[in-house]
Amino acid sequence: MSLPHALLTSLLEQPCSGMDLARRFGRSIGFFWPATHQQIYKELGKLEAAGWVRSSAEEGARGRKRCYEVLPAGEQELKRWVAETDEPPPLRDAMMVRLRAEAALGTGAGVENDLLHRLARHRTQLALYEDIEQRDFTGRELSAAEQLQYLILQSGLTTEREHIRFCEKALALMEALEPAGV
Amino acid sequence: MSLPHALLTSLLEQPCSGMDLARRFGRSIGFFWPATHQQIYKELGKLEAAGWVRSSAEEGARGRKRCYEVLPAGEQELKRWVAETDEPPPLRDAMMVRLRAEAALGTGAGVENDLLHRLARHRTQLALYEDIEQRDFTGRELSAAEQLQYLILQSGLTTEREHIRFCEKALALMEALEPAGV
DNA sequence: TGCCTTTATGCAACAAGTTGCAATTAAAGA
DNA sequence: TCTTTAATTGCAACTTGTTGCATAAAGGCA
Repeated sequence: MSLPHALLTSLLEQPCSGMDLARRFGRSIGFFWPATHQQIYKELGKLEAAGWVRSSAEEGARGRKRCYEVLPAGEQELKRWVAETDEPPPLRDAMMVRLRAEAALGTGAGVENDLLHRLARHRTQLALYEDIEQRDFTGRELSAAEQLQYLILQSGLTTEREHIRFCEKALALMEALEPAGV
Repeated sequence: MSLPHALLTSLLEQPCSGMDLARRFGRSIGFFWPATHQQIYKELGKLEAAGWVRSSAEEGARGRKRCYEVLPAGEQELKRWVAETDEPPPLRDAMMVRLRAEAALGTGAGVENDLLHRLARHRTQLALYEDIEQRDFTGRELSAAEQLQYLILQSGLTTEREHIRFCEKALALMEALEPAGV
């Protein structure tokens, strides 16, 4: 479970409130560790109880806005955790189950729907990553931290391109197996 | 949630008991939809209650072994589900969080441990997939169903190779950023 | 001032999956 | 025969994450 450490990382980059974190997750760490605001608030409470972050009420803001920042103990904990290892996350992909079900049922069951839908989603996501690449990592010298961040983005780019190629290949195969009109 | 449909698919390929299903999951559908025997038993109960499968006690077997087979209503349900669409499964990868944490902490935090560990795991998994490819899909004509199954396996092969390349690239970058001895 | 909207925080119920352990039955061995 | 072992099924507690809704505080506007 990496949410606490994802939050520590994000707060280390920039102290902010829970709502700000939720928004930033949506366009950076959230690409490979999604989290809703509910999870984030709950976890921030635990981080504060553990003495890894502290929060201070923010004057002149709506609601009960609090700003969180990482304490030295939190940075220590993050360092400790970075040096650990994990098993690779298990895949769980319904589309693969569908393809196998289509094979078991005989063709014509309609897995093309999902293939086309995925294709569109992966193209959208790829375009988003390409925008980020263009905006943040192109045409200048990158610091060490930026080179690492770019590496992570490149993983996303490669993954999306692979998914697109897979969907196209699968659709071509379906076409070949079900000649016109089936 | 695709477990019920993964079970229907597997039982359609070959009726069997819960324990047999759990074993077969470990080397086929389980590659992209893992499930423990607990989940499988619970779900088989629901499938039977829904009238999608039926079970019969198996004589001359240890324990209370039951054999499950798909009913016509179950096959209908599977067909219905195959034609649906899903969102692509969200990524959740602790190693990416570690890389970003390493960037935020400054280098030397030790993400190489996880990179090397992953590299070993992905090489093992790739070797397993290559064995299956060699054994089941090489050197003969493939039926339509087998071509689909091979397509799924190829997705696994590509994914593992991409992960290996990523780990190697990341390790090379870490090396470049932390010259000898750091 | 009083009311509505916006921003921020949070509770509670639910869903899916994991882990550890218990119960049932048959085969194998002393 | 009696005990042990293996195979199979299953319960219960826990963890992680989701969804829908509730609460709190400030700003905008009649």
